[in-house]
Formats: sequence, structure tokens, C-alpha cells
Amino acid sequence: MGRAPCCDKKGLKKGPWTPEEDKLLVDYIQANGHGSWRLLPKLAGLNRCGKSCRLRWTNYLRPDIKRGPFTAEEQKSIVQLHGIVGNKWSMIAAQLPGRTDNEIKNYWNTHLKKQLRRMGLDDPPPGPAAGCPAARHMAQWETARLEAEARLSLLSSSGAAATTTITAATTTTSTSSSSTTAGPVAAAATSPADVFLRLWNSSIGDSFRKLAVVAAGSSSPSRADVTKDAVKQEEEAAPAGDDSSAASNEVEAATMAVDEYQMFLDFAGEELGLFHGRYGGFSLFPPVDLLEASLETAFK
DNA sequence: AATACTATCAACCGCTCATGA
DNA sequence: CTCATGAGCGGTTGATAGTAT
Repeated sequence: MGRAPCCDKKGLKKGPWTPEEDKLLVDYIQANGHGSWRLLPKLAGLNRCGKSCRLRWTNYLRPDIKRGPFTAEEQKSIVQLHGIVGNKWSMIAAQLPGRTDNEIKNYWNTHLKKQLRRMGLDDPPPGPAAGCPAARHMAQWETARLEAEARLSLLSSSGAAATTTITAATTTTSTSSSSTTAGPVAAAATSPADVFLRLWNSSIGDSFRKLAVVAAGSSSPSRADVTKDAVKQEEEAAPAGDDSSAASNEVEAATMAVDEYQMFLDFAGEELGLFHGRYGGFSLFPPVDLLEASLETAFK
């Protein structure tokens, strides 16, 4: 079938906007609102397609747009949020007032990606000659993610209404199984150890378990492949209804996750100092023995 | 000064999703 | 329920500015 183009492209202007066009667009929207974007260009006297008008307005002309360089705080937020939701630029933008998804996306691709690469936090380069093991990179990413989730957990447990949207965003990244193990412990978590339990019961714990399952039978897949393969394995295992094998997988995963976790601790200390020194002076990363104790409880 | 290379970012393209007939 | 349409999103492109040789 194929979708019709968003507008009749014949004779419509493309490319950079002139100040005159900007003025027409701003004047019209301020007077009438944007209404239907499809109809707007005609009504505003613009020789552009509605899509182009919408983009120009939302990414550049909107009065609430904050221009200028990103602050350190904004950078941190972007990194943390990206660790949680990935390339969901609109979701990230929603947490940064005045910034557009396009701007954040560009900033990520041109600045932050490079910075993280310099810090050794990027996805591993393709090919067998990759400098670092995949698990190491995953650990780095997960550490950042863990930190961000911990922060969100703390905020939400303190009843901050402003975190509602971001908490919802976090929830969408969790697998369905992650919520099944999060019980009253998670709900009541306030101490560092409780925070950890909440994390373990969240999608983070799932990630650990999935990683471990795959790591047991694979050489050095990328992080994306690790996740994909783990999900696939889970899906393949599920229809068979083999609960015992699933359970043994989880136990095996938990054991291996302890090793991964130790890696987390190492990196948190050595390379991720920028994420430390907050949250009321306690470490977000409890010692391995506490993790092991938690595992015993979780898989009883 | 000229040229090549790199970085940046506005804008476009194509896809998916939501909604209403 | 199906289909058409509009809106929005994420990936990519291309123009331009800045820097290196």
C-alpha cells in the first residue's frame, strides 16, 4: 500500500528557514495556536509542508526553548536517562525543560558519545579485536543505569510528585518478570541495603540474570546481543514449561551475577567517580557478601 | 592563501502509533 | 474490525563553520 507523503511536495519549499518564514509561523501560532499542522502552512501563508512547520516550531521557534550550551547537570541527566531508556529522545527531553529531543539527540551523538568513548564507556567496537570484553562494557553501562535508577528510587520513595513521569518511564524499561519479585520489601525500601534490594528486584536484577545465562555459553557478544540473546533464550525456554530448568538458570545466573557485581564495584570505584559522593553519604553498592545474602533470599 | 578534514546542528525522511470514521 | 489520516519519533543527511595541514 505505502503511505502517502505528508504533503504535496510539488512547489513546497525545503531547506533552511528564512527569518520571514519564522516570523509568519510564530505570528500565526501565537495568534491562533497550531491547530492542524497540515492546514497550518496554508493558513499562515507559508509555502512549506505541515511537518516542516511543526519541526521548525518544536525544535527552534517555541518560546520556552532554552538555547545555549548544556550544563553539567543536564549532561549528567542525559547520560543517566539514556542509560535507563536508551534512545528515547523525547522521553529524555521531557525531563529536561526547555530542551528538545532533536537537540538532545544531536548533543548525544556529537558530544556525549565521544566523551563516554574516551572514558571507555562506549559500546565495544565490532570485531574480535575489541579491546575490552563485552561483559566489562555491559558492567559499565549497567553501573550508570543502576546509579540512575537508584536515584529515581530514592526520589520516588521520598514522595516527590515531580518524579512521576520519569518513574513511569523507568517502569516501561523493566521486563514483565521484574515486577513479580518486587514485593513489600521494595515498597518500603529506604536504607542503602533496601535500595539495593529494590534494585535487585527491578529490571537490573533481570539484566544480571540474563547476562549470566548468556555469558555461560558465549564468547564475547555485544551488549545488545547479550540482551537480545538472553531474551530469546528466555522465550525459547518458556513454552516448554520447564520450570526446573528455568529455576536452575536463575540460580546459575545469580551465581554469575555476583562476579559481574564485583566488576561493577571495581568500575564504580575506578572509573565512575563522577557518579559517586551523593545520596546522603552512603555507597549505593553494597559489598558482595550482602549481595550473596540477598540472592539467597531472592531465590528461596 | 588554499585545500582537506572534522564537527556541529538544522532539517528531512520514513516509520510507527493513535485516533476517528 | 478495518482503513485512512495526522502527529510524533528516531535515524540520517547535508550545509556550514571551524580547524589542521
